[in-house]
Amino acid sequence: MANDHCSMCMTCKHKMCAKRISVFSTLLDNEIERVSELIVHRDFKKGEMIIKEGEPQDSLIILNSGSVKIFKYNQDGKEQILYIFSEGDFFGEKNLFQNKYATYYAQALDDAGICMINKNDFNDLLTTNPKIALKIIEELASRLEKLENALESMGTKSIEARIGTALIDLSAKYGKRTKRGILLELPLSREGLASYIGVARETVSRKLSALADEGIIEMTGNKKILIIREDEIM
Amino acid sequence: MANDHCSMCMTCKHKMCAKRISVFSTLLDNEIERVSELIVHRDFKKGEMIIKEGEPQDSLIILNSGSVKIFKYNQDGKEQILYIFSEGDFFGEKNLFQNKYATYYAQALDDAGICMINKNDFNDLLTTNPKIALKIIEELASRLEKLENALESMGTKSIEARIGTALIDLSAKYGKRTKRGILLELPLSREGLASYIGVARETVSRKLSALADEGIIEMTGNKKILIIREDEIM
DNA sequence: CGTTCGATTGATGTCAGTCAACCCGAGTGG
DNA sequence: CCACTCGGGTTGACTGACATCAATCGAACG
Repeated sequence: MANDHCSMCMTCKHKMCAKRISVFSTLLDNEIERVSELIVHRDFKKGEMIIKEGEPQDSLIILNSGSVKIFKYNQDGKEQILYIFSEGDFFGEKNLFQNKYATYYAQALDDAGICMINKNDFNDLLTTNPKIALKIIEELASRLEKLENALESMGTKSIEARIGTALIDLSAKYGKRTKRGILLELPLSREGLASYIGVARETVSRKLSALADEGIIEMTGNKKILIIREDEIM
Repeated sequence: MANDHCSMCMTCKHKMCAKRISVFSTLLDNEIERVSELIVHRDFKKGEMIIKEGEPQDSLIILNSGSVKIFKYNQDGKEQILYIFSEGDFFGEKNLFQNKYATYYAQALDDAGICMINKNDFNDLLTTNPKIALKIIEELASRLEKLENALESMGTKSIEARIGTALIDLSAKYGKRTKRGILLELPLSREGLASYIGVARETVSRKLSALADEGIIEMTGNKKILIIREDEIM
């Protein structure tokens, strides 16, 4: 019975993983169970690379715990962060259809647990459960909209506004509402923030200080920012 | 019989529209016909707005002929172009699922014919034809990849490189391969190019002149650019 | 031939990047 | 317990690139 117990554990761990992600939220319990059997679980330590640009990749990856940054390097070796993902987010969906190779790097920002589901298995799932496809389209569309907004910021907004937008953005996942404003626990260093926004790290320092001087934010410790006046930040 | 003839024409016009777009490419002829019946056709003159940010919008729009620019305004009234679409492209897909209002402007760059398909009709179509969903996911994923690359450029690449990337990008749709290189017929003015790339229009002029001096491109008339050495442009 | 609109060119100002110094807290080791 | 180091963060001075403003050009069109 030891074996049974063990497999139960495994299954339960996986089931949680599948239930957590909104893509599967329309499925019935027995369907979730079927999905769970297709899932492989892996753990990564803080700083470990989950995928590397150019490496073969043919699984959808669902983030079960922890945070992950998705980024690319440019010619000069400078990095540009595209997304910060946390619990319940998925990535690698491009590789399910077209690319055989990863188009970016994914690195664990802290200890992270992921669930992987194989390309073919997932495609089967899609054709038998059209609702999953709808969910994915929805998620992709919302990511597109986010990127569109980011692009608009990049092209036309001032650096100050871009930093503000980034802070608000991160608040959605890493912020807690308090009486005095949103308390944001940054998952990134200044360096990281800089390459998320696409500026030099010194500039981030300067602008954050400026925002603090104006009383719009308050910095308590390097990675904690209290956003006092949300509306004035963007 | 005059009526019959007329409706035949209409149907045939619509069918072309549906056949043209890759999203429907997996459908059988009789299915295409069903789709055709759901489609409404409209024509726009050069410069006309097809959709405006903030206005209610609940149709998928397929571009049948002509070119369309998708853009947003920022606070200062500067515009940022997000996409240049041409024959066979579709847009407005976000509104089929979540937003009830358009998140950007769409303007005809020249006389354009579009096909519209209603939200509910389209959703029905999706659930009965899961393959369409797959096609859409594919298309959205590739748009995401494009935007990701654009964002990377914006954040880290030099202006010169970004102009180069934009030219190559536009070449895919508006360029013709010749013996001497790619002949690109720009659908945009300098102003337009500038807001596509996210710089001042004078800067575009200067950089293009510089590229011409180096012999990398050749300008013949304001809207014709011959890209001689593709590899050196980015 | 004049008008108009887009494109180019030139002069100037500004802002973010770069380089460098310095600060500060956390380890580390004597 | 203190000195030292190390990494991340901040601050200042300088530079260079792009935006801005302004003048000019030039092609299209009446």
